[in-house]
Amino acid sequence: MSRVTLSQWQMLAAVVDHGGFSRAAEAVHKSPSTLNHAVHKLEEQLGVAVLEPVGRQVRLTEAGEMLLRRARQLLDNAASLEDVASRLAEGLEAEIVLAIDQLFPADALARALDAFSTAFPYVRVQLHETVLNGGVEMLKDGEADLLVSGLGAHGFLGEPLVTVRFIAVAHPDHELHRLGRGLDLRDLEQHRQLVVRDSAQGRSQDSGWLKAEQRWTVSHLDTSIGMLERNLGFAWLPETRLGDSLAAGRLKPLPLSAGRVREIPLQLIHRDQDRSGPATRAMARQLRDSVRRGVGGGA
Amino acid sequence: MSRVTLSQWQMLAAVVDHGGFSRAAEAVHKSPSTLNHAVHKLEEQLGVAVLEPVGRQVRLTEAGEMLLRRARQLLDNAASLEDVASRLAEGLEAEIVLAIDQLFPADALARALDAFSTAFPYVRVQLHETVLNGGVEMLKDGEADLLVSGLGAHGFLGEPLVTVRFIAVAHPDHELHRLGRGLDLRDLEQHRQLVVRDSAQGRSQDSGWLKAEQRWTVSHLDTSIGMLERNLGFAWLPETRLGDSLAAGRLKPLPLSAGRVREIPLQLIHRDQDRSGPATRAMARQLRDSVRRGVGGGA
DNA sequence: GAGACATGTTCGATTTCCTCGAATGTAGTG
DNA sequence: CACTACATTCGAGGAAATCGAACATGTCTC
Repeated sequence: MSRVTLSQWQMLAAVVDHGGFSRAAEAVHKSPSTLNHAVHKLEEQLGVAVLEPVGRQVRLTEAGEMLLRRARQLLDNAASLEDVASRLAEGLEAEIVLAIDQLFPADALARALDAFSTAFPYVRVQLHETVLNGGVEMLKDGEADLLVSGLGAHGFLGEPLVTVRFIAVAHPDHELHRLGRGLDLRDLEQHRQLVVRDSAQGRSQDSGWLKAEQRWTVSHLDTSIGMLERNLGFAWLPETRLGDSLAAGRLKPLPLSAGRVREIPLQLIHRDQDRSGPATRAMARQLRDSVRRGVGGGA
Repeated sequence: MSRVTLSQWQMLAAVVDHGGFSRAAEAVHKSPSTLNHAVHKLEEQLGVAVLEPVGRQVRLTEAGEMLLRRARQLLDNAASLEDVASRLAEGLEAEIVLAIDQLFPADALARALDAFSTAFPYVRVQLHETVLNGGVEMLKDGEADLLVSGLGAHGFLGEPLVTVRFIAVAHPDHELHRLGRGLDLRDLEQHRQLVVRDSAQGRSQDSGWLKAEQRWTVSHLDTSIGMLERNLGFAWLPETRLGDSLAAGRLKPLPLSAGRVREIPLQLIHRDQDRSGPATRAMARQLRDSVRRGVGGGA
């Protein structure tokens, strides 16, 4: 099993690129005989002639041309690999873990992840879509590097990120709409409310601020929307998640006479602001930017 | 500029795969200290720890996991590269040059090329769509490895490949159709015939067997069809190229009272049957197979 | 066409660095 | 507390890369 060295391919490439052994030798800071030796050994190992003499020069053979083309890719990959390693050496994380509350606008999250992945293509992202204490728990247990949540975490410093506006919605045919009048909180208590389950393992706390008599609890906000569109109740939901459903008339805001909109400020919290690596910082920046752009352009 | 060797990555992979230095050492037929040295040098060169001690074993660090994943791809690519070289060493051509007469059914050619490219993904194909002596000329000048042509080449041995059936066609509104009767050759002579130009550089010879008074010569058969569909003349064309046009009614066979169909046997000719490499032979086989399948399935 | 030049090639000496076995250290195990 | 199994360190040996010098071969110039 003969093994050709990367530097052998490299030297072959140098000879071809610089047009000859002597010129290449200068460029690579080696002696011409070294290059000659390396290339000939390569040819011997492969059993294929890659260079052929033409006059007092050498040229690639047909086979050599083909092999070198692929070898260059190999060299690029190797260089890229070491480049990744060097960034890792500078403290770049191999993986970052995000705990993002489901309240956070999905399109802003998508934009942030997209921008991040182009800037840091080799950093894996673990995204946890959390609810309430679920995210806080992950942060406190050291399982998440970055948290976006509506709840503050004691002992952690957060910065305000974006404020999510909540509205109460239901299917257009829902009984609350059929009343045909302004509603107050007591009206809502009479009907089934859909709330999202706290994703924390330990002590958990319910989403939704109203003590509805009937209450269904689901794990994901999208599930909740799906059930609303099937007219299975009403719910308080972030405006940003309702764009399509409202526009298409599948859902309709409830006509509350007061307190129609509730606002929850989301915070961006680092596990350890000072010790966080460049990828975590970049992701935090992307999250900030994406909500800013989202406010400026979309809403 | 530190350069990590392929074998260093290889040794790291071995250590990880076999779960430890000593086990890996046996598998790779090296001493444990060799592996240790190689891995530690790698870590030093990259400035990143890839293995971490856990108990009396070692495990990949997060960074190591990420780097090794990419390194494995690199190793695969390197192995693949040498594999290609070994086939080249066995006589596999880096490139084959085909001279295929335009009469050859396009779908059969496409099938053959497709099958060939999966079997020999690294062999480049140069396809020349020739006419009459053009292909023969390429063969005799040593520019083509394989020829498919209706003309024989003196001094070369050919094998019958497929017989192409020619019919005379014109636009449905063409004057020849308006006559509303069986036609003989003298009728055809009165109208403009489209012929395809011989692609030979040297002595060339016209396609089309009739001495029409008016004659337009084009370079490609498809051009001819396009002009026919614009009712610019009539032409003798291979049946297989007319499928769509006839079915859609854009062209219509001329009602010749005799000699309605002309048949031209195409031959498959090697430049040098004995010295041809495996790729050329395989391509020849694919061409044979594809016309056989074409007859069985299509027509 | 003869010399000068530039280039690839071969050869032997030198040095680098890869490889190995023995010794050492350390964490689990009875 | 010995014992095992493993990683690790060290120094010696050797294989292989590197180099400079001599050689061969082709082009260019006069």
